[in-house]
Amino acid sequence: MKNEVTAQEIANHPKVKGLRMTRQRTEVYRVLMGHRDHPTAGEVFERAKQNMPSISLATVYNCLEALVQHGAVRQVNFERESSRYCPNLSEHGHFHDETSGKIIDIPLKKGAALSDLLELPKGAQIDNLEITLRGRVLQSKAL
Amino acid sequence: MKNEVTAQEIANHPKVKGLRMTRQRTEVYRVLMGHRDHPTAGEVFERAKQNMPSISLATVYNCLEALVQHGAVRQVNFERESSRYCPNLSEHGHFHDETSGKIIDIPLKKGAALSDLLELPKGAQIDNLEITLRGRVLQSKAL
DNA sequence: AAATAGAATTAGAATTATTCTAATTAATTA
DNA sequence: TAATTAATTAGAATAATTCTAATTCTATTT
Ligand SMILES: [Mn+2]
Ligand SMILES: [Mn+2]
Ligand SMILES: [Zn+2]
Ligand SMILES: [Zn+2]
Repeated sequence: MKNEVTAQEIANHPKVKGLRMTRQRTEVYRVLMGHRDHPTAGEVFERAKQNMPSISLATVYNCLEALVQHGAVRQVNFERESSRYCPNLSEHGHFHDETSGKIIDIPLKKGAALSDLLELPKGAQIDNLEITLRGRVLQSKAL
Repeated sequence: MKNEVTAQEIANHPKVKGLRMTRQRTEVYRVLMGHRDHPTAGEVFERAKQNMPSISLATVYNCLEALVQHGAVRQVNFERESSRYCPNLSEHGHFHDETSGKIIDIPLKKGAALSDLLELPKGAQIDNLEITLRGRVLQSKAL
């Protein structure tokens, strides 16, 4: 047997409870859960086609939107680049490493509050927070 | 005399020192310094045309890019919306108030460090930080 | 199991913010 | 001033995303 997650397992994931999991939505969600590397819609499309050659790009966009609306997936934007998608639902920011090209998750520190860093307006109710960082991870000098 | 900032004053602003300040760049920078409300390129274009009817949208984009590259202006992105431009160079995030539609600057607290909030990767050199918030400022109950 | 109704999928067209191209004009330097 | 380099301009091109309308699927009801 191939060491793969079944469609059933994906479609029954607690995070998609209450969302109608069609074959296409299941496949898109599986792609995202497979590599946690923040793919673009186009990259999700390429990967999904391997398992489901008939899927269309419009459907990938539709599925991603449904998953984001449902709260099962986060949409991540770096400046004006294509949106990327992330299945990590814990509160975190994103670091784009210019050296490797990779985007990595940056967890929020346990117990830290946003108001420790920012002068939030009185009475502000925050519905959405996005923290994005760009830079490079310095090579250590050792071989 | 009209209570207006002159082109000379704008073109000699310390933040644009070293950038060739053409008439168009000066006008674009004046628009941004005029209302600190984070206009889009299209909004900058509309405002600039009042003083300089011959300016083109392509030039507004070019001028904004030159100012951003020079570090005189910040480019601000909310999700996939049009880019907005901000002449406030102090470190700050942005709050989009869904009630008023306005985008307001959120200063970083004096003495607070990013690493208080985030688990930064070892050896990461941060070149750029963007913090964007979306939500609403609750109406106070008093009249 | 058929019939129905509602929702999702699809291919391709449309949209739109932004970038590009190539010609013209302006600014700087010699 | 002449020469050189850079910026501006109108319009075309680009590309991510959304829309449209027809088809197919899914779930529900008979
Ligand atoms: Mn990159
Ligand atoms: Mn708004
Ligand atoms: Zn992530
Ligand atoms: Zn700002």
